[in-house]
This record gives sequence, C-alpha cells and structure tokens, in this order.
Amino acid sequence: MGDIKNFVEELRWRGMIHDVMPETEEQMLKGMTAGYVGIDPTADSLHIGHLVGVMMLKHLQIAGHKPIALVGGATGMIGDPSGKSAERNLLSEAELRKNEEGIKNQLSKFLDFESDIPNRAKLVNNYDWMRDFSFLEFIRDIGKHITVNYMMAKDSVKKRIGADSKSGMSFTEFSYQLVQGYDFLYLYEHENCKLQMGGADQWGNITTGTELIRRKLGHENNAFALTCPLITKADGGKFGKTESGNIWLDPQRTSPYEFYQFWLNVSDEDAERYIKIFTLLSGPEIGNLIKEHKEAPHLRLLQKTLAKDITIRVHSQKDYESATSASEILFGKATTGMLRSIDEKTLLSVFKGVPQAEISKQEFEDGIPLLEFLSAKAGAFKSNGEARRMLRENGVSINKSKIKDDYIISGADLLNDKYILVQKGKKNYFLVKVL
RNA sequence: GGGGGGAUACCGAAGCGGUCAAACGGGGCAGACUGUAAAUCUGUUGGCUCAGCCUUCGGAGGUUCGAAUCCUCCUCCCCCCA
Repeated sequence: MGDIKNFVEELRWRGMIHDVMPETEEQMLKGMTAGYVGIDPTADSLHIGHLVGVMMLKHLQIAGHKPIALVGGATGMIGDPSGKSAERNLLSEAELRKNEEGIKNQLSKFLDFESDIPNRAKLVNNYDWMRDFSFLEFIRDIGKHITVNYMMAKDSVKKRIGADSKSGMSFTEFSYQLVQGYDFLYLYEHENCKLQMGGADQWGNITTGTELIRRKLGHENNAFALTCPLITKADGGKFGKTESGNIWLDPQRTSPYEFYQFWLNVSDEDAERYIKIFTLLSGPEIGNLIKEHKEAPHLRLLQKTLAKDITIRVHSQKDYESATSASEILFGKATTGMLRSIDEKTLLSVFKGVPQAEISKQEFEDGIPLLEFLSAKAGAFKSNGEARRMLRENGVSINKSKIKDDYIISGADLLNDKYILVQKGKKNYFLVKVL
C-alpha cells in the first residue's frame, strides 16, 4: 500500500469523467484521500445503473484511496429532485434498513470492506446522523450558511420552478441539496472525506456540499467534486432498462442468464464505452479487443468479454458458465431435434433463468386451447388478443419451430416427457412444465 | 381569499355532440435484413367466445335518440394576484 496511483487519470481515459473541480487531481496525488458516492436505498438491491458509481469507488480503492459508500437513508426519505419531474414517494425506516442490508452485501463483491488495510472501504448511512438532527438545529447551524439565492440557481431547482414546470416543487425537495450537502460536511469532518463523486446530474448537489464546507469551516477547507457522464445508449434509450424493467444485481430479480444476456446484447458502439467503464481491463487490453472486434464484428468479442467480466464479478464463474451454455442452446443452431436430445438435468439448468410455468397433466391430456395455453398457462402473453396477434405475425414457436394459430398442442410436443418450450419472437423464452 | 388554465390510452399530445377504441409522435412488441448489434423498412400496440360484441377519455350525476366532447357538483394539479 502507500502507493498512490493517478486516480483521476485512470477515470479520464476510461471516459468516466464529466466534470472535475479544479485541483482535484492534485489533491488525489498528494496521498490517500477518502471519497464517497451516495446510493439511494430505494430497493434492497442495486441495479446496473448504480454500477458506475460503484466502479468509481472501486477505482478509488485500487488507486490507494479510501472509498466510502453512503447509503442515503435520510436523503432517500426525501427524494432527489434532480432529473425528476415529480416528487417521489417516501420510504419508511423499516424499508430503508432492509434495503441498506441488501446493498451492503452487493457492494462487498466490488469493494474490500474487510482487509486490514488503511484504505479499507466503509459503508455509512446518513440516516444515522440525520435522525437526531432537529429541524431547528439544522436550519440554524446549516441553513444559515447557504442562501436561498444560491440554492435557487441550481438547475435541478430552476427546472422545477420555471414556467414549464408541471408540478411545482415541495419545500422538502427544495431542501434536498442542503441535506445532501450536509452529508458531505459531516463526512469531511468525521471521516476526513474530501471528495464526492456521482453522476453528472449530481454536480449541483455536490457543489452545494463543497460550498457549505467552505462557508462553514472556512476557506482553507477545500473539498472536491468529480462526476461521471450519465451512461447512455447510442440509440438514445435509457441505459439499464429492458422490456422487463431494470437489470438488477440480485439474482432473484434478474437471473444471471438475463444479466449475461443484457451485456451480450449491447450495441457495438456502446460496448466500446461500457467495457472501459464496467471492467478493470487495462487500456492496452481494451485497445486490442476493440481492434479485434472491428476485424470480425460478428464474433462480438467486445460484448462477450464485457458480459463475462461483469457476470463473474457480480454472480460467479459457475453462473457465467451456465449462462453461456444456455445462450448457446437458445441462440445457437439448436433445433427441435437437439432440444429433444437434451437430458432433463441439462434442460433445467439451461432454462434456469427463463420464466417457468406449470400445468397439470390432467389439464394437458384433456386438451387445452392454443391461445389459453400461450397466454394464461405459459404466461408468454398478457392476453389472448396479444397471442392471437403474435401468431398472425408469425412470431410464436414451440420447441423452436414456428407455429400457426391452428396448431394443436399434444403429447408429441413434450420434451423429456414433461416440458414444452414456448418462444415469443427470438429472445423471449418460456418453459411450461406438465406435472 | 380572488382570477385563470388543466386532468385523454405506457408517455407526450390531438379531439370539442354522431363517421372515436379515440389522429399524431415517442416508447413497447413482432416480422424482414443481420452479428442474439446498430440503422432501415413493415406490421402491431384496451378486452373478448374477434369481420361482431364489451369496457374506456380524473370521479359522481344530468341533458340528448346519441357525449371524450354540453350542464351540475366533487377530487387533484399548475400559474398569476392578495
């Protein structure tokens, strides 16, 4: 340890810097510095949108600095107005604590909280210091140092107060930046934390913090800010969302197979950016990968490398392997015949991440209308109408063979005597088990 | 407290007495093309026992042969003045 690497430079070549406060780089080179990222505990799991912040902390630790993950128990009860057009629902304390627990577990896959090193990672919850801070104390000791004029100048506020705002802004939301700013002040004083990082949308909130530190503690007290660009998709869509919602780190919410598939499906353009952000591969390694990928784009080396790296880190080597073998069977040249030749154990492991449904043997033998089977039973469609439509569009397969609306499900369709594979389009699979 | 504006399907937004299950855009889904990519093109996007029927346009009533469209009351939101 003791070796300090150039943290800012590392993030820079990875394209992870949107904005840095002047002299931040100098500070980070002086010696071990603590830096933090705030995480909203809106759920008991992180999703991949959180991953950028987590990676920043990871790089911070690698560079020899001390990462602090701040779970925003208190701020999470308020809701950050940045980037939101409407106020959010408030969370109860019980929910917050449960969420904190889940987040903590996931973070430890990335950060070293355990070792006996000086820059061991630390997890804090701002609820613990905000809880007993009375309103009167707060406005007297903190609110005093920041003018409303200053707060109103922030984009996050202007957007909500301007004429085109649709819902106005509550005092609670308005106070948000000050509460977050106080977090920074608190960590500065108690953890000697001099840096706050976050997404580009956090710049305003972070600088309220550095401003507060300067005004309350005096000008010799300098705190720093660094933000990374908001992760986007080349086509303008939201990063980290799919039809079925967020991509979570929790395997209960997003199976390792889906997780792997998400990264594998990233576009070429995005893959080049993502691999720098979400893996720890070195510059030269990434340069080579990009070069190789361009020579044979159809092999999708970038996507595969990216997906592998993250899946193993978040899940495990084993999960990665079963995800790839499942992908192999589902997207490879597999045919109905091949499906039939797979033994039950393999079949089940392949479809571990695929939605499954059950149907009784009795019901099956009595004969079941195709539409009902596809929608109500298999769960592939929300309504019979949708199933009908998809059949018309030639988008439904059973056991990898396209079917028409006059198809009759029978015992001949059973794989291993009890499974039927329903497929909607190319990528959506559903496994029905006949018991 | 006063005045004005608004609430339409996943989102944005038309419609202002029948031809409205509701234009248009975005998003979603599917098909073609491909590399399980992007771009593009096409179809589709309330439900059903689907060429017919049923339930929808903030809520409750009313006018009318007929209402998302008119009237009354209610709820919620925004803006301006005090």
